[in-house]
Formats: sequence, structure tokens, C-alpha cells
Amino acid sequence: MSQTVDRALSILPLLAEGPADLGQVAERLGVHKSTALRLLRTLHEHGLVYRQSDQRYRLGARLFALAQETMENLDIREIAHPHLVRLNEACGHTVHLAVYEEGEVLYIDKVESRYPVRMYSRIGKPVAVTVAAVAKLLLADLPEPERRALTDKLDYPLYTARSTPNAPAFLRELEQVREQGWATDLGGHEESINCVAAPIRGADGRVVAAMSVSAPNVVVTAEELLTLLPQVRRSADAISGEYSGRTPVTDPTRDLA
Amino acid sequence: MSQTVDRALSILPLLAEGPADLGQVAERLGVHKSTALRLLRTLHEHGLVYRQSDQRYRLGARLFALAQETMENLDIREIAHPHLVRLNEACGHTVHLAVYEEGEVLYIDKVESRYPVRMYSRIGKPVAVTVAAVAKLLLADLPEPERRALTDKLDYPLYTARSTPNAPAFLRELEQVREQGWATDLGGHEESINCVAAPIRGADGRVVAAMSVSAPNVVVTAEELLTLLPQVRRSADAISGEYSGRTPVTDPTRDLA
DNA sequence: CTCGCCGTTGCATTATCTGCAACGGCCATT
DNA sequence: AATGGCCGTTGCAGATAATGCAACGGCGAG
Repeated sequence: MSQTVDRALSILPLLAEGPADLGQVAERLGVHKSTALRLLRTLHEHGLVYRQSDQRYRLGARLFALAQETMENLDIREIAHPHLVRLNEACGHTVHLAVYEEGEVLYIDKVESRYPVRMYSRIGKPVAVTVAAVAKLLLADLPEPERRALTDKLDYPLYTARSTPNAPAFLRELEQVREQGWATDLGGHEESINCVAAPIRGADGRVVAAMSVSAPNVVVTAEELLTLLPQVRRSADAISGEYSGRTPVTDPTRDLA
Repeated sequence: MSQTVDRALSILPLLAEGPADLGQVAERLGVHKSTALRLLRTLHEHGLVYRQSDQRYRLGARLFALAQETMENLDIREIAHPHLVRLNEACGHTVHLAVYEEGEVLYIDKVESRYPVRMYSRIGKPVAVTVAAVAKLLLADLPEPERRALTDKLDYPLYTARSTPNAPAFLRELEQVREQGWATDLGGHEESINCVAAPIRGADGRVVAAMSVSAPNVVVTAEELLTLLPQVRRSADAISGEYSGRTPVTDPTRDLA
């Protein structure tokens, strides 16, 4: 909607690929070098872009700080965290919390496994949306048209032989997930890793987040992991209760200066 | 340098404080509502801002993804990570990696303690620069004018009785740190937590990062932690060697379209 | 020593952004 | 049920601010 801002923001994903110098930025934006320079300078003043010693630009530290603050301001996360910790203490495995936003699912909290073998994941990283248990729960609850539109334009990468292969299969799976109220990922993302997940609902019953327990085959079999399902669901329901009670659409903003 | 972009980017820290509606954003920017709307829309298109169900705006998921990619592109991090893991396996405590950028020090990697009592910290979070051991190392190596300018405009919050109280004391400490080539934080940030840290240097000898081992008093005393110093320094030196060898100012960019 | 590349600057042009005013939906109030 | 006010949204004309150009200077390579 605003050309100048649009151009400036287009620089960010470009730099996310790796450092670039002024000429490269200008070329990829399709603007004059002087224009690119002014945009980069503005981004720099705000700390979103950093100029390293070799004069090339890369993304800046402020991005981390912003991402950090965003996360800490998410009220679901705050409410859920102690429950995740408790569940982790009870079962010992890695516990994740995830939310949906604009076609993506991302982890917003994580409590690490106590076992030495850990699965790789990082808070803030977009989740493999076609296979992850938490993603299935979040997508299953979308209004039908949105769900349809999304599943249509998704890719279905075959991480393993058990990955969801295409849109129709995925839609069927989502249907089932929605009805049973829980989801699994049995080696669909990484051959040797299984997850069980349960939904967290707001006061209106809509799914606002999902949590999961993940563990590699070498620690527990898929069957053993499934026995944890009741525990996971109880945790999720407890969070749902607190969340519905405390924060329907409340606004704790206090700055009427 | 560019007014429009400047205004748009000013929205981000504003939203980092918490969700806000159009009117609030416009007011705090000092612009007309229609202007604020156009800026927010542009930010939204790029995923930096998200519009929640109650129509208010908050920071968006793309921020996480960008922060994530930035981090993973840092070559020091990549080189250092296995060393951090090895050090953690050897001593069991929390290991951090930090860099300096534009007046701030931030953690860019972390391997969690194996002990149940863990110190709080998060990757991406700016470090308490006047007390953290890694910060001392990074600031001690700055060129004198920059170091002076920075220490002058810093705050010196008294987290504990052993926090660095003011600029002169801090400068003396930095002097000592630079000469001895390592640093500590003995309860200067949190009463019961101690750290020992060592610098990682580039090919030209400049400090490019710093790593530390942290542990609470209840697990090991400060004296015991200090016995780990040689190990920490060996790790840091090993990383320095690899980093100098592999990446002086190399550019792995491959896109001359 | 010289050539060429890259980042940088001042300036005139013109495109772009801004504020205004008016509309419409929604919620709360009477 | 009707009404008033609030908030987000849109089209438009004026004015400001962004753009590309051309020229400079520093730096490294040949």
C-alpha cells in the first residue's frame, strides 16, 4: 500500500538469505543505488539492519529483541508455561506449545526433554505444517473456506514414507483430528520421532493453541507415547480453562496518556 | 533518512509493548489515522504485523522467522556450536555464546545445563552489559573512543551488591579483563549465579564473540567454577582457530544472476 | 601510477504520501 | 427499537517527500 515502506521491508527477507552489499540490494529491489542507500540507512537507524566490518549489510539485533518481546507478550504462552513444565516433569519428554498465524504454525514455547537424545526444534521456527501434530489440530479448527484455501496452496514434502502426501489426504486427516479432539505425528516428519498433541481452546471453543509431547523411538515406542495422551489432554484442558477464565478478549493496556 | 519508512518502523517497538488499535498507533506516531492505516497495512503485507481477532494489531510471525534465519546465518555460531555442546558435556553447566552489536551484547547460542536448577536467559535477549562476563570481554576489546562513549552513556543498575556501580569502575574492570584475557561475573547479575568467560578472536586478533559457563551457587561454588577456566579458554581458542582459518572475510554468495 | 568499482551527496523533477472530509458498520446508550 | 457516537475505511486534491541523475572521492587491483 505504501511503495516506499514496501521497498524497505522487501530488503529484510533479502538480507535473511545472507549479507549483501549496496549494489546487490539496489539491483534486487529494482531501484537506484541512492534510493537503496536511503532505505538501508533508515532500517539501520532502527537497528533492523547492521553494517558489518566489510561494509555489507545483514539483519540486525533489534529483530531478536522485537521477536523476543512479542513472544513474552503472548498471554497464552504465559498461562501455559507452568503447565508445560509440569507435564515435562511428569513424563520427561520434550513439550511444545504452538499457535497458528496467517497460514503458518509456529512454536512459541518449549520445555526440553530430560533425556540425552533430543529432537531439534527452535522457538519461532515455522512448523512443518502438513505433518506436525500441533499443526493438524490448529488447521483442523479453521473455518472451512480458509482451511480449504490453505490446504490447496500448501506443498506436501515427503519427509518420510509416512508424511501426508497431498491435499485430499490431509483434509481427511484434519476431519478425523477435529472429531477426535487430538492428533499424532508418527514418524511423519522424522522417521524416528513421534508426537501426541491436544488442543487448547478459548472461551468460544475455538482452538487458540496446541501442545504436544515428542519423543524419539529410541526412548519410547509410539504405543508407549500414546499412553500419555490422557495426561496431555488434561494439561491442555487445564490451560483452556485458565485462558477462558482470565482472558476472553481482555485488554490490560494502561496507557491513556 | 526516509520519513515514511521511519514512521512505519517506529510502529514496531510500539507494538512490542503490547497490542494496539489504529487510533492508538496514529496518536503515538503523531499522524492521521488514514496514514497509520496505510503503514500498518504495508507492515501487515510483509507479515511483520498481525491483526488479531479483536482488530487490534500486534507484531507478526515473520519477525520470528527473520530473527531465526539471521541467527542461523551467523557463521561464528555455526562454527562454535559443536564446541559449546562438547564443553557442556564435559562440565554439565549452561554454556552461552554472545556477540556485540551497536552498543548491545546478545546471546546467540546456548546449551542448557544438565542440572535441574537452571539460570534464566533466552537467545536473542540483550545481555545486562555492565555485569555479564561475556559483555566485559566484548566491550574491553572495542577501540578506545567507542568504548569510552559507550560506557559513558550506559546505565549501571545495581542488580546486586556486587554489580558494577559506575563508568570509572567499569572502565578499570574492562582494562583488567583485556589484559588477563578472560572475565567473570561473580553474583553481579543475580546474587547466586557465577560465570566464567573467554574471548573468541578473528584472524586479526579482534574479539568477535565470547563464550561463558554459568552455574548457580547451589551447584558449584565460585571457586570450583573458576577451575573450569582453562577448559573454557581452550574451547574458545579452538573456535578462534577454526574461525580465523575458515572465514576471514569470505563471501559465500553465489547469486550473480 | 592509473583505471575502474563502489559508496556517497546535492539537486531538480515528479511521483508519492498526507490530511481532510465523508461514509458505513457496530456497539452501547436512552 | 431507535439513535448517537466511535472506529475503521475510502477517494481526492494539495503539498511534501522520495526518486534518479550526475558527479565526487576513496580504495583496491592491475
